[in-house]
Amino acid sequence: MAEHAGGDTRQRLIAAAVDLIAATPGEDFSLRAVCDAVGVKLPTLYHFFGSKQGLVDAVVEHGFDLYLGGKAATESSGDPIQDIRAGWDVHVAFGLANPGFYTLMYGKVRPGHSPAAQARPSEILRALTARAAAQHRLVVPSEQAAAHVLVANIGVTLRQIVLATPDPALSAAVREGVIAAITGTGTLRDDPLAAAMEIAAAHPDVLGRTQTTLLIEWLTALAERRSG
Amino acid sequence: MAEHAGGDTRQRLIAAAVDLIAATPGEDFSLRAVCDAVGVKLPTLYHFFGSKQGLVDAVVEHGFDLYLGGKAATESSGDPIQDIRAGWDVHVAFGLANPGFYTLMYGKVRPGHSPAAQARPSEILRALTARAAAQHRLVVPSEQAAAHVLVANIGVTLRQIVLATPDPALSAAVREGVIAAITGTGTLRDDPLAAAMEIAAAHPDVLGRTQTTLLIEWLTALAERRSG
DNA sequence: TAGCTCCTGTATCGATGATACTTCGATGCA
DNA sequence: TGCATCGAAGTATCATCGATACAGGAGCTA
Repeated sequence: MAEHAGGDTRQRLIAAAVDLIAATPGEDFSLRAVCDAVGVKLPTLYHFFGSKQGLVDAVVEHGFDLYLGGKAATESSGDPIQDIRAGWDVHVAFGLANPGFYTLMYGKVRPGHSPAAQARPSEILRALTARAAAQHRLVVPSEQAAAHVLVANIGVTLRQIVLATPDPALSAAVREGVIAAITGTGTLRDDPLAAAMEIAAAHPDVLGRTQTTLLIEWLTALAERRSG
Repeated sequence: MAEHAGGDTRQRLIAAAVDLIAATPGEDFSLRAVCDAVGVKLPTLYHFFGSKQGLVDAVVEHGFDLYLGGKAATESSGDPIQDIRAGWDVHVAFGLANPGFYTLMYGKVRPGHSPAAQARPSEILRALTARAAAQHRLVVPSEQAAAHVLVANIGVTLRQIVLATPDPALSAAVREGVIAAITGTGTLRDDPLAAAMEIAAAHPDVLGRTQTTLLIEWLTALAERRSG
């Protein structure tokens, strides 16, 4: 006995917690199970982490290291918008590959509290939108663009975890939708009928609800006749 | 004593749980606290609900009743896209007003399991996208459009709850971005320079990374000279 | 060697979700 | 009317969990 390996015990506790969390993603884990895995008793764990939340924080920190350590997450293509695309995909891939970490990082919904470590990727994203704004490529404030990207990215990732169904097409669709929204560009459908329908539908007060509905019916009929 | 009011106790247990959950949104609640609030012992609760999850399920069901019961959630404007807009706003407003319910309904991220009651609003949304598709107003499959709207709507709501910061502008921006993405319409920025930049940036392999970067720099300079 | 600090173990607390067993009243049926 | 059945509720108890008070020992320093 008496290894007295210094900081080793602490690292082994984190590693054991990581394993348990990865084994049952989203579920709660027992401190005693962590201790048993390391061969140590509860007070030792409390000596290092003070509380369960302390251990969780350490695990989350480790998770973000893992996330941002994946070289793809930090290297830049030189173009901020392309970097946002790449960052989006890395984000989703990390969440699907590490649902245990991800739910700890972004899945614990409790009003007013978010892990401090979240600030790191958030900061990277803000830097990207700031660069894009400096190139006059955004149609919304840089901060709002960053928030827009983040909420959609987290939303699509959490949803895929909950449904246990990776959906690359959906992720890509949402990603491009977001980028189109913040850059004001995108691939519009070249269809005057469709465009007219949405303009009319978005302003039902101009013609009144009844006439607007009728207008859309007529436009639909036109579209069907043409394509049918 | 001996009220023996039949199903009354069950309802009072649900009501007490609802109060406790609303009092500490996102936090866990104690079955004993629920029982104390009603003046009943644990086995009685277990008689009605079988387990804690049983009670939670009943509460979630009640939450969805409340959500869909809000008249605004079900009445139709006659236009499916407008209904999606309205449904989005009702969704966000409900989440912010009832973070306790909302975190139970959509905030419990655990791979592979989502409350059955979630199917109800999901079904409504699918019906709307199906109607929009029937009017040839979608550029993506109806199912994907529904999923797109849902993940973004949940994402923006959860994020606002976590940050404890309502952000109507962000919600509206994401909402319109989603609608533009699924309908293929939207308000493009009338700026050829910006459009050219995004086209170039999205295809860095055509010119190569170096030349693409340079091109964007030049376009940026042009944009600045013009607007400055 | 005395003393100090850092780890670690023993034992225990209070709270929690869950259950076995019993009690009591209402109801249905002969 | 008398009896059996069933639903509703209480008593008592478990196992587990997060957390803590306290003691002991290893190692270093003076």
